Amino acid sequence: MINLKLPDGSVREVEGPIDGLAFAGSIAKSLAKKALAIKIDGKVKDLSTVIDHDAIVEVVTAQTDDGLEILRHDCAHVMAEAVQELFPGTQVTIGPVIENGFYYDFARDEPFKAEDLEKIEAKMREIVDRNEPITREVWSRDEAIAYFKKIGEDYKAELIESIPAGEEVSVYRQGEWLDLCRGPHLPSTGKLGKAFKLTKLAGAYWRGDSRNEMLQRIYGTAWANDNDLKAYLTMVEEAERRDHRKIAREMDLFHLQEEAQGSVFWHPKGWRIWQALEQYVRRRIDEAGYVEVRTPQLLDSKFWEQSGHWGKYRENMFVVPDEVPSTDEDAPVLSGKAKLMAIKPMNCPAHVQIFKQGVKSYRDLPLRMAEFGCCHRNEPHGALHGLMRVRQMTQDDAHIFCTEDQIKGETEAFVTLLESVYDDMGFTDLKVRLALRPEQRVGSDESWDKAEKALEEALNDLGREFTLAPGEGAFYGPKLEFHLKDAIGRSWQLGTLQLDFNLPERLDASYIGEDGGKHRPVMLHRAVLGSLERFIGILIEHYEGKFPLWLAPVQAVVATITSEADEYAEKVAAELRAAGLRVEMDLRNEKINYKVREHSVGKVPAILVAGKREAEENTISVRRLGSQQQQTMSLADVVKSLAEEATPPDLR
RNA sequence: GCUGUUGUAGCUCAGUGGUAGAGCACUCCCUUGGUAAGGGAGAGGUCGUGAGUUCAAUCCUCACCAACAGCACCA
Repeated sequence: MINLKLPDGSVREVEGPIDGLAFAGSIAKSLAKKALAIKIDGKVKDLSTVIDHDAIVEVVTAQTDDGLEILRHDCAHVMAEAVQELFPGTQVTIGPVIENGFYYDFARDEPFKAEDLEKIEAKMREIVDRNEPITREVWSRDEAIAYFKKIGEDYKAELIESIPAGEEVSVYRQGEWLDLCRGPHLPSTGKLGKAFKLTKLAGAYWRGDSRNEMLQRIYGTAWANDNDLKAYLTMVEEAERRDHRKIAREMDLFHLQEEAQGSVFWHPKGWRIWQALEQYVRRRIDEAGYVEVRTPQLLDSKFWEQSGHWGKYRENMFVVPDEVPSTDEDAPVLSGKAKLMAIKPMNCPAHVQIFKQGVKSYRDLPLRMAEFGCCHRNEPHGALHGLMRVRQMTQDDAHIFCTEDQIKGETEAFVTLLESVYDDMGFTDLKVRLALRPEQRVGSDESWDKAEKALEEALNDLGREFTLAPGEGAFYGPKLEFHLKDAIGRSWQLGTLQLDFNLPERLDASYIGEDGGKHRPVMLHRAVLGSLERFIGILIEHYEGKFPLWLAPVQAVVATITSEADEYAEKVAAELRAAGLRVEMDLRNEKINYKVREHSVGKVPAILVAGKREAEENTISVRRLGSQQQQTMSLADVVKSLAEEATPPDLR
């Protein structure tokens, strides 16, 4: 007798060993039909797995996350089979499940074309209709290597070669097709269904290393049923409408152009958002005990050599020779012999220079030095992306010089400040990562131990959830990263806190301690918004351009119905401006329908309509963005309520 | 930087081996209209750049540049 406990807590007795499918059938025939796999003691296994001991058992269907994952994994396999059937000679490599779908990387000399995706999809449907049985086999490692080498699957053979000698590997046979895979898998291709779609085609390096050859990656999405697939595709379409580059054009916020690639031309309306945000952060850090400074753009390259950036990041810096360019038409503009300066890619060495002016005492610590520092980084062309990845960026940067004892307190204060700021923006699904020592780094292992521990402790004390990211720290210290996703699900790092025991040493910063001796301060590099450019990009997508009043570039438009109300509209606008609101007037010779439409499309939060009636009664008709209705209110009330609503969250 | 795709009016996009078209936006005229596009007229393009093939190239070929997607990178 075997006792099997179900997720609902009930226990079923079965007579002897039973496989997953039979077990599902013993509960309900319909369940056997829907069963994709079986979860035994928390581990998902093939449906053919025999259960021979007491266990907690769950039948996995497409309605669960586990089931969807199997479905997507199988979809990748079916796609690989389809590709190899259609394009003989194509090698398979890896095909994992990702959020909402899967991909598979192929090696093939000729590139896949967009039209090929349809052909592959059609072939995939064919394979599903064939309902090929999928069976698991266990091979020895060496047997597997020999087999895949023989059939010309060099990448697969290489993958298996990295498995320790003597181990066994599992191979799944899917009809005629065969792939190395850990599994689990569906019992047959028919179970996959047809709620899948191949979405995009792209290059990807073999084993994620840019020194390796480039493979061709096909992305796809797969769901339990057609409705889910359709819902997902609709969601993606809607998300694309939130793209900050698109909304920025519609709202006239900024533009980018070839002649300054990666650097932003902020238009008046975009700059208003920037200003509202910068001034907000300035108030917040002021309150949190920071001092603001301003440091040079162009610095002698020796600072970057000392800081360690010159060696690792020189190729991403803009370097400028310190010489007078030649005015001789025939001579080269630059001699190539001059001393080099660099446009700063970060503010830290400059801040250390301020710290080093005069003698600092332990009484001066913690010293929180902030700068809305404009930095330039020569980012690779392929990395540039709207506001999210630019070459000229401004960070709400600060360096906290403190003692080791103060690290934890400062970290906690920073995280609290950051969360409060994000909260004011309405961001909720913040992901925190603790990035640990990379291979290439400076500083002793002891100082890294200390630094990593300090950050981890601070997070634990705050009770914050975070994930560890081994190997992803900065070269001078571990860092906390605060990530948010953009409209189409790409994750971006915004805020960060980096612990640094090294730079003060390298740039020789010191303070006099209580004991009268010289000590090294610790530096915390930190930014709440990260780059203002990126943060605004995320804000635009987050709000879909419909900013809360305090951030909206144009807070209200006064639109007239007839020219007889022009004078009154001027008065309304003047009163709103006097109350500190950003107001525009629309006195054009257009119908009110036209004006309402245009300002709605332009995402103006409040349209204030003035006609003859309003002018006579000293009222205004208010139509808020997103509403079909309007409300006539006295001018005084409108001014008061809009001014209140437009107050930044920290001043309320 | 790598792979692929794209590049035609300010924007969104048609189109052709014989020097280009629509809608919106823009300008002017008519219209003063009560909450998501009133009507009419006009102006606007070296078809990304350079070279090649051709009697003739926006279209074909090559190179370059840029944008987009993904990968790699992100102090």
